[in-house]
Amino acid sequence: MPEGHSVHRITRQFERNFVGHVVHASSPQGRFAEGAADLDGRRMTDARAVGKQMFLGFEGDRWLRVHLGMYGAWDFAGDILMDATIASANGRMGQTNQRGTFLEGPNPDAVVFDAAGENSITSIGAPRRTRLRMSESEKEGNELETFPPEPVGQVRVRLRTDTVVADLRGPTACEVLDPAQVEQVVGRLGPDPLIDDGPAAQERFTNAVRRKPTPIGLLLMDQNVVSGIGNVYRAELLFRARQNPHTPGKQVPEEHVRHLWRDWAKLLRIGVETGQMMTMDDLDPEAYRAAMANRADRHWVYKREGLPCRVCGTNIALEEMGARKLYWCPYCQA
DNA sequence: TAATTATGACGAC
DNA sequence: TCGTCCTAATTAC
Repeated sequence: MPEGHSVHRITRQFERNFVGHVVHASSPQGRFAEGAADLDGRRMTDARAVGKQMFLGFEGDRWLRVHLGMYGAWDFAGDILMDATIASANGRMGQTNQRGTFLEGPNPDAVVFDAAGENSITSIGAPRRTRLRMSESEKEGNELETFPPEPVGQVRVRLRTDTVVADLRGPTACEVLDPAQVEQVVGRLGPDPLIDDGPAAQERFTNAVRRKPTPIGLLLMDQNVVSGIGNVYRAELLFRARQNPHTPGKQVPEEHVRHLWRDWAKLLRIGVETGQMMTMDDLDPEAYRAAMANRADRHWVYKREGLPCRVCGTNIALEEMGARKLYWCPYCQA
């Protein structure tokens, strides 16, 4: 599934291509016919992400809430503006956000960055007539012959402007909310480092973790504790911290907990900037280049069960935790 | 052609 | 803890 970084990137695509435009909404698959009819013809006014949840705002106090779940995806097609700017994932970097006023936040500060990596968006400037799938990874599809393209497969929602379509498939959540309901959903979520910046958020995370008897490996995946972390980042963050996944939250040294928060903030920013889950950023340049060249070699422990740990050589372990696969090094993370 | 897999989350026991 | 929901790509047979 798209972990937090991809949802922030998708949000950015909507800011770039849809916000400010009148949107035609439909449900080719039919399972969102009512919601689509409600949104149809309204102007999109906002696009935001909190953790793995995305909120698209429309005139008339309508918000489309989307959660991609394990395998949901947005497919963009048409004359797509490939933005190489970061809208700071909703423009709240450097600001402390008070939950409950989520929908009244300040405006984005665009930051320019250089995209890198084979699957990331690198073009700047003129729109490109193409297809772009945005899910846990991003890839450009074959060329577009006609616009709008025929919907393919199970398209729950199609949003279309004069020049761009976005097709949503496989979401675990897709519903129209009013502002109060959006605040309600957001209010239940743990802090997202790209929105809840500053010491208060770190405090909130630290307190939540150090109050609970639950294993830290589960807490990191708990969206009420911290937003946006999924199975890949969980495994990688714990390894980077040399932290045993089974340690109860309340027994994890406070410094480790704070480190986990700062490291998540760092990895998330890198993920949003590059479009990839880069978790080995502290390798030396040569090793880094080698790792990036081979997709299977990108992580410290994720999907490396049975292989020797990159640090100590011990075989990476695989076990079930929270109904998900947990990868870790029993020696480094003892 | 079928089985398997996936970077979630929720509700019923 | 288990079943369920959502879909497509990949792998096995």
